[in-house]
Amino acid sequence: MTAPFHPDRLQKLADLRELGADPYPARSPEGRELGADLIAAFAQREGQQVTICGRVTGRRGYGKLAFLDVVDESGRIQAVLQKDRLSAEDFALLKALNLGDFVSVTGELATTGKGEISVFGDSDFTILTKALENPPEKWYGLADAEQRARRRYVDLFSNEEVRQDFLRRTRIIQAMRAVFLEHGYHEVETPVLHPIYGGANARPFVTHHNALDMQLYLRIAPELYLKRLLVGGIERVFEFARVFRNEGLSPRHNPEFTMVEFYEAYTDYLGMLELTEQLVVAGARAAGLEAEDGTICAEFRGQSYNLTPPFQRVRYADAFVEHAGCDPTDRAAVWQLLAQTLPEHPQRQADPAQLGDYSYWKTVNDLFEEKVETALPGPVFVYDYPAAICPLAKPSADDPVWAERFEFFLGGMELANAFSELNDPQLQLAKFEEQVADKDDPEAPNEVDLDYVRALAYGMPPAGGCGIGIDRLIMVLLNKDTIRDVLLFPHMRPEAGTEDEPGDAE
RNA sequence: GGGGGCAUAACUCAGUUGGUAGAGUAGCUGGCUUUUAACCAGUAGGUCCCAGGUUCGAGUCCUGGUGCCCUCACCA
Repeated sequence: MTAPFHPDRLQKLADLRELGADPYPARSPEGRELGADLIAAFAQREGQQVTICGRVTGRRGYGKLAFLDVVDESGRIQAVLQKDRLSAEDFALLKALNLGDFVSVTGELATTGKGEISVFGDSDFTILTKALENPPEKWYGLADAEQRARRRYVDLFSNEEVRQDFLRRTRIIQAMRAVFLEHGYHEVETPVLHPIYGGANARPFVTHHNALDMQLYLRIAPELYLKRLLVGGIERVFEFARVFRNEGLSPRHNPEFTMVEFYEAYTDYLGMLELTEQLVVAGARAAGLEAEDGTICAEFRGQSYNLTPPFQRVRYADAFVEHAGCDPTDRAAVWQLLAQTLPEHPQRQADPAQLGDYSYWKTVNDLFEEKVETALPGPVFVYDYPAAICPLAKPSADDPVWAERFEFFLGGMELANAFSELNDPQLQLAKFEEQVADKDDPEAPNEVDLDYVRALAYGMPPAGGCGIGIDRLIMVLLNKDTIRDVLLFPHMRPEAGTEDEPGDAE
């Protein structure tokens, strides 16, 4: 990568210093206001002295007059600099100004001959930061998807819509946080470095602590720590947790992503279902998806999704019967379906009557994902999952084949997963041991988290818990086809020509 | 990891059958006191992703590599 200092701009930088101006002053003028606020309040503010600060993104110059487009976080406002209104020193700075520089302008708020609200600089014009790299093309901006992600800072300042979408993301998360706080939840932080990984099925990133000489894993889920807090008597907890899964990348997968997990004592999965619905609706409202008549609608990948509550609810077994065409407990019928639907499935040749519960129901779930999930555009809550594939969920008291668990589907993606949390320490231990013994599953936990079992042995109150995939939810709410467009800095391989130091053995 | 596509100036993009590397914007110089992608004149700017090969000659054809995109697999 060549040095990103444009020679012409280095000259302008020297010119600025020649004029006695600091190209990187520490302080900006006081009393700075946002352009959008000034435009909104123009009727009351016309003729007043105001100060704006921002990046110069456009310039139309006339020798003794210049129009500047000044962009701040609120948007664009025009500054007008005229030779006969400014001091000679300030006007001379225009010669050293380039697009991309930050400036402040103090002067009269008024309209131009064409009627545009502008700040007519008179008492001050200052270059606040000299840019040494050219901004992108003014009309098309930065268009290359790779460069937009690698240089998000450029993408953000050169494309108003991109910046607005990322600000919407933070508003969505704030709205969800507000829902938790209204319900008496406490926001907590739990470890990212885990000696034993668990709480989900996924391959972890492995790291190493030098001083302790121990292997650690980046968390794949915060679940087991959050539930320890229920044992400790913190009855409502949530964490917006960055988690890490060592798997492939795709338009829906980034190695690190954000989920919110939340746990509440003295409720169950149906309580979590109600809260999840509220959270999704609050996020959708924050994204501006609510119409005047109160209906909420998201457009995603060319499809329209009605997010006006209540969302559809359907039992797992009922959905299976409806979309797969057979009773999921009918092993012979399920295997017939397997032969038709997934002939390459590894359990295809097994005798279903002899199969253990876990292997059988995992196969049922493979069919569910193939036949049922694809038929559920959502928003929909699917509830009462097979207990055998739910190691952390409480089995139903009525029929232990099923567990008190739901998943939430929207836009063809699984966005949330919730249970009545399993708090029987003996049953939990047995399920953990069964998982660890399953050497065929590369994503099974490496060892039993005995400390978690011990925590349960002290007693965890009955509780509901849920995890929501924040990035995917935001994809739907902001109509972004790829997860990269909702992550400020999605994972990228090293840029060509910037990596491999000599001596790196392969 | 498999299959397909793309890579040319700071940015957006052209580049004919294999025959001297192009435009617009941004930049630089000059002009211009009401513009909205301002305008006019002039000017500079390139490891055509990287490494090989074919050829008198490669941005163009071939092989390998790298990055990105799409897709499949795994997963949320």
